[in-house]
Parts: sequence; C-alpha cells; structure tokens
Amino acid sequence: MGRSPCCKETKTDVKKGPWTPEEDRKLIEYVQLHGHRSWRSLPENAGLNRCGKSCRLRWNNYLRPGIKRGQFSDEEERQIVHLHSLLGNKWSKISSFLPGRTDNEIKNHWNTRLKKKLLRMGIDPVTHDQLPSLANLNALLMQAANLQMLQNLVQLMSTPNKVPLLPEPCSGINPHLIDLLPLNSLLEELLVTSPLDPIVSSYDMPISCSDTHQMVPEGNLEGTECLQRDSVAAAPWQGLNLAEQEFSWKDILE
DNA sequence: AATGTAGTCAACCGCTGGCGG
DNA sequence: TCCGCCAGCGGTTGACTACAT
Repeated sequence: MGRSPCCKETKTDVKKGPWTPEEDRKLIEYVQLHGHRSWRSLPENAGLNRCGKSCRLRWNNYLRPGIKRGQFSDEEERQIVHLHSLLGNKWSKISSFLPGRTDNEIKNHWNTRLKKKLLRMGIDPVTHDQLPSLANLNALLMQAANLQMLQNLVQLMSTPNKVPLLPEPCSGINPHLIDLLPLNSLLEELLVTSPLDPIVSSYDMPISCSDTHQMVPEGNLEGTECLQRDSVAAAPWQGLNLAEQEFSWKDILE
C-alpha cells in the first residue's frame, strides 16, 4: 500500500500558507463549473499553484456552500460533547451530525474551548467521567506518600541488615549504622494503621511474611513473593534509589 | 510603549483504507 | 491477490491576535 506522493515530490514550487482572495475565486469558479472529481488534477486545471490536498481542504473547510461560521451555540456544544463521549475523536463522524460545521472547526473548538470547559466542570474530557474532587485528590496524594515511605522501607529491608543512614543534613539522627530489625515491626504497624486504597493495595507487593495479609489481593497469597531480609525485592520495587527520595529517616520515624 | 504569554484557528503533514487495474 | 493511486482523516504546527506585565 504505497503512500500517495505528496505535491512536494512532484512539484517543488507549489504555494503553501494562507489562501488569497484571488486563489479562492479561482477555486470556487472551477469547482462550480467542473466539480471536484479529481483533486489531484484540479490545481493545474484551475490554474492554481497549489497542492490538490490543499485545494480540497480549502474547499471543504471554507469555500463549500452551506458552511456555518462563527460561534458555536450551547446546543451545538452539548451535541459535540455527547457525540464525543460516544465516538471519541472521530471528528468527521461528529461533524456529520452538525450541519454546516466542518470536522476541522469542531476539532479546533474541542481542543481550544470544550476540553477546558469540561475540566472546569470537573469532567475528564477523555473518558467523560467525573474527575476526583479536591478532597479525594488529597487523600490519593496522602496514600501515594505513604506508599512511597513503605517502598523505601521495603527497599532497605531487602538489603543487608546494616546500612548507612542518609548523610547529613537529610537526617537529624545520629549518622551511624542502625539495625533494621525494628523496622520490620514498624513497617507492619504502618501497613495496619494506614489503610490503602483498594487499587493501591492490590498492587503486587512482595510483602506477606506475617499477618499483613490485607496488603495482598484475596486468594492471591500463594504466589506472593515473601520478603526475606536478604532477598531482593521484586520488579516494581527495584530501581528505587533511596538517595533520590525526599524522605529522611526522621520523617519516616516520625 | 514595549515585550512576553496564551489563545485561536487555518493550513499542513503523514498515515490509513478504499478502489481499480 | 497484489500493488499503486487517491481521498479522507486526525494530529500537529505556526502565524496571528488579544491580553497581561
């Protein structure tokens, strides 16, 4: 399936950019007299130094009779939003339901106005679902922060027992080696006292050594990798560089 | 008044699928 | 069935304008 050779490959001097009134006049006159059976040959026949594609676009979007210009009415906007929720970015399909409006115009209107309008109304312009409220967003952020703390802990616990503390001034704690054993219980306590979103908690976390089963999706206990103090955490937990995290031990312990 | 920034929209680019030889 | 041509489509660009600093 070969790609159509663009005008630039056949003619090097085709004009681009905005159309002049004179070009418009030539195009209108030609189409009214001969129709537009072949856009490819039209420019030459009409005496236009333009690409056939460019002529088709100009005709379809601006010169064709019956085109409605100007502000979209509330009713039109409602229709576009509704059709978009059903059809997605099928601008040509959507335009077929709005007489006089071109796909290009609808697409531009969507991208520049309607998307923002929907966002302001708390509606996701892609899925058309209600966006999470500010309060929900806050809770999600808290959960994300908790999760990140847990990740840090798990990362540390999956390395040898003794690890250096973060260098000053990240930590306000005496910067010597500490035993990570007590962190085990701290981690479990965190998991119990900080219930996570079901989506987050269904994440395949390599933690299930004791009674923290609430972290593991129901019926999925068997395959869950048990975190060993000497083992290396599974894929989602790898690649976390503690040095890049913004949490200090002080933060975690507090 | 000059400059920077954001918004708008006409036009272009490149891909896709239909069609005919 | 394969291949090339073509129109149509959706995403992107860039010129222009309005508004803010």
